[in-house]
Amino acid sequence: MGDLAPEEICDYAAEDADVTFQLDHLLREKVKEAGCQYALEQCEELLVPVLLDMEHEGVRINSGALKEYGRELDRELLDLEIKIRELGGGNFNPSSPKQWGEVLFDYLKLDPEAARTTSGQYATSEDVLQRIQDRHPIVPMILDHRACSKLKSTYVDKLPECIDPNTGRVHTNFAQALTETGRLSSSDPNLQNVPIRTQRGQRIREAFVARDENHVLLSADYSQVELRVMASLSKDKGMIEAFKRGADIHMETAMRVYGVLELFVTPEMRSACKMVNFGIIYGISAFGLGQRLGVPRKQAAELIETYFIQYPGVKKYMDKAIQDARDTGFAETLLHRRRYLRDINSRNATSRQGAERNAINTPVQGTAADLIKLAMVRVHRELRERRLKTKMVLQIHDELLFDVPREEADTVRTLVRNAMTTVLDIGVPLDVSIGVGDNWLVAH
DNA sequence: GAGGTCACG
DNA sequence: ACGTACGTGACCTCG
Repeated sequence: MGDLAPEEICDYAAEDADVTFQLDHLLREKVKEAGCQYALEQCEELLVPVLLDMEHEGVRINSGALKEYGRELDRELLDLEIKIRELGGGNFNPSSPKQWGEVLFDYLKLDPEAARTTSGQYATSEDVLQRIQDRHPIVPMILDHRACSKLKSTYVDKLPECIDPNTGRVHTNFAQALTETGRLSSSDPNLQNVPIRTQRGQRIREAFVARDENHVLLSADYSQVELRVMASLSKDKGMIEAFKRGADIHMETAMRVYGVLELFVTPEMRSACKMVNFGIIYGISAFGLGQRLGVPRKQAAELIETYFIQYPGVKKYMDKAIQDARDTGFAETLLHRRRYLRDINSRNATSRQGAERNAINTPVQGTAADLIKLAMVRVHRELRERRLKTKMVLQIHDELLFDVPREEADTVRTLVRNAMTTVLDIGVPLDVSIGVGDNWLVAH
């Protein structure tokens, strides 16, 4: 097409000689047959210009603060390397899991039954090391070193390099049609995995700032959106009622599962039930839950059994999700977005069970993605209609981040909350928590 | 380029 | 008896 003038390209397309043009027609028919027309036309196609604007807008980071933090991390890393060398004796690369495995399990013999990865190396991942961290002072130092070097190489050193010299801002790429469930993904750089969980990580969040002193960042995130979607899909009476009441769902679950009043729910009980709730969304297995709770598989199985007695609708949903996928060969979301599951009837138990978890999880994760995508389209349109200067800059699965003129903050807070909570009625109230501040850490 | 690890929701 | 919680992206080592 390179040698054609614009009018000729149109002629070419009009004659249906253009392959892209023909494909558009053909694929739209297929989309229609699959019942995905609404998802395509009312969600994805409307989202394209929204994402384009967000990528174009970018987000400001305080590179000076990051560079200073980089020097602090360097000092921490150097200290750790000196201490590690004193304790370990040898000269090895602290970034090499292979060498660490040999030091910990061949040389120091910290675990005679050390697990190995599929390739035969010793496993040295965080959960493995945490189990043995009391056996030698070098183990917590490895974990510390790993944490520091991860943050430094992936974020602290890298983000300042990503500042576009033309705009002075960081521009991510959103992939709209990449994930299996309908979520977005973000890359080059990925701004959907900016640290927050640890104190060190929070220093990095703090470096994401509003465009200037006249602006603030506003973060709006759906609270427990996937559990609400599970309540909706399963129509479980108790779970829906708990959300309607505005209950703390993990606390509520603990009260039910352990059969006690709120006063008698310990932090451990609530935390265990929080893990069960997550597990439910993922397509729970007694083994997986037991591993994460650090309890025997049997005890985990009993916990799950009690859970299903308390939330029978959830159990029914899970069985039906699997059966539907077996019958149709796919799982679907509220907007009928499909994920084909080729292994759902496999004779290989491992891959079949994997597909069964996908059959349970995909409608949940995917419907949550549908909701926020529709909300993005609506918020973008309303900001434009009301001539507001606020810019949507990031989407992080259940959170939207905006760069807001200070004087618009109150208006936008209301607009965004309203759009996000009322975008679709799923029979379960949606709740959005909103924060405002000079940086992302404070706003979130 | 694969494998291991780990950052996020 | 299987091997095991869902979805991503990026960095590092090593052959």
